[in-house]
Amino acid sequence: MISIISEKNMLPDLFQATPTNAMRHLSLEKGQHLFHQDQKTGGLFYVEEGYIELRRATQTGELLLVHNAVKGETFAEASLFSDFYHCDAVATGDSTLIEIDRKHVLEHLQNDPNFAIAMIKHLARQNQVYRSKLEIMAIKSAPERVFSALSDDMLKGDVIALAAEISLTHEAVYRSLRKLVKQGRVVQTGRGKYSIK
Amino acid sequence: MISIISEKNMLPDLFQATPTNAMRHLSLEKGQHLFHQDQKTGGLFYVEEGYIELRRATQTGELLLVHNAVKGETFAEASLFSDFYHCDAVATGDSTLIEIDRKHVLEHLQNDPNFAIAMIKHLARQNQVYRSKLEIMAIKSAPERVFSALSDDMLKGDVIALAAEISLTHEAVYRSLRKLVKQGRVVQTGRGKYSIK
DNA sequence: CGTCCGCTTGACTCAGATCAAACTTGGTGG
DNA sequence: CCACCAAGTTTGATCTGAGTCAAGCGGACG
Repeated sequence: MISIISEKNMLPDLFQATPTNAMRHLSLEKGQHLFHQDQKTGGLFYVEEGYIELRRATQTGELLLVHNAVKGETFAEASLFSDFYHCDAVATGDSTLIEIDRKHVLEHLQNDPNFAIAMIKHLARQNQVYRSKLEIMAIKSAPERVFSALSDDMLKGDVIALAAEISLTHEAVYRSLRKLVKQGRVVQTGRGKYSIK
Repeated sequence: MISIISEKNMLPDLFQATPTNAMRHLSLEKGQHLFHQDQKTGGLFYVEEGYIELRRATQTGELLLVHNAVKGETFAEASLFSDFYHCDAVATGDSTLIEIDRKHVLEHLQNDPNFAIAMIKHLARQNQVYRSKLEIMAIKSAPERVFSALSDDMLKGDVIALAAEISLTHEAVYRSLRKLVKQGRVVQTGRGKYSIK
C-alpha cells in the first residue's frame, strides 16, 4: 500500500484551534480501559489510531456493544452533557487518542458561536452518514447492499474492510461484485478495485 | 392501546421557543415531493405524522434510499450548511410536517449559545442512537439481534414494527422471542409484550 | 525467491425468508 | 348483542441465499 500524503494530525477542523492545555494525548494498549460506566466524564475523544469499543451493561449484566470507534472518529460527544459516562470504553487494539477537555469545550461553545456552529455541522454530517449506513444495512440482498455501498463510495480500502463495514463476509462481497459486473452495473477497474458503471 | 397523555405538538424542546413566523405547517399526500435534489434549501423539518423518504440519485440515475424519516424525527439538519438540497424528499404516506426556517435557525445559532448547545445535545443524542442501531444491525443471529434490540428498549409498539426496525421478518422475530424466552433471557409479559429477564 | 496477505472461486450447510394457515383480540355496524 | 372484519400474534413447511470451509492465484515486500 502506498502511503499517500503526510498523515499528520487529522483532528477535525473544528478542533484545530483548541489550545494545547485543553487537549491530552493518550496511548492505550489492547485491552486497556479508557473509561468506565458511571465514571466522572472528562472529555470527548478523537481516535488517532486503533479501535475503541463502547459497551453498555444491561440490567442482567450482559455487555452490549454500543459503538466501535475507529481511526479518524470522534466519540463521547454526548458525555459533554452528562456528569458520568454511561458506558465502558475499551481499546480492542493498541490505540492513540486525543482527549478534549469537557469544560473547555462547554465554555468555548458558550463564547464562540462559530465554534458551536462548526460542531453542529460536524454532528449533522455524522448523522447523515449514519442514516445512510443504516439504510444500507437494512438491505437484505448482498448484491444490492454492496451496490448501495459502492454508490456511497464506501470502497476506499480493501474489499475485506468494506465487507466488515457492511457486515457481510468477504466471500459474499466478492460474489456480489462478480454478479454486479456481469449485470453491467459495476465495472472492475483493477484487482480489488470496482466502481459504479 | 390506551392513548396516554395529550399527544400535542411533540416538537423537540430546542424548537419550542421558535417564533411562529419562522415555522410553517405543511401537509403532503402520499407521493408528493417535499423538495428535490439541487433545489434551494428552505429549512429543516420535523415530522408530525407520516413518512418522508430521502433519496439520492446515483451517477447512473438509480435512486438510493438515504433515509426514511418517521413521526417525531427532525431531518435535513445538514441542509442548514448547504445552499441546495442534496437529495429528494418524498412523502410515502400522507404526512404533516413543520418546516423551520433556515435563516432563522442560523441567526438564532449565532445569537443564542444556549440554543446552539441545545442543538448540539440533540444531534449528539441522535448520533448515539444511530451508532447503537448500527451495532445492532451488525449482529447476524436473529435471536441475538432481537435480544440487543430489547435491551435497547426498541420494543415500544408492535412486534411487527420492531421487526421492520431491525430488518427482520416478523416471523423471525417471533421465533427469536420464543427461543429467548425458552432460554430464560426474556420474559413474556403479555400478548406481544416482552421484556429483558 | 519465498512468504504473507488480499483476492477469487467452488462445494456444502444452515438460518432466515417466504408461503401458508390458525388463533386471539378489538372494533364496527346491523 | 352478536356477526363480522381487520390486524397482530403464533406456528409449521419449504426454499434460497449468505455463511462456512477449503483451496488456488497474484502482487508486494523483505
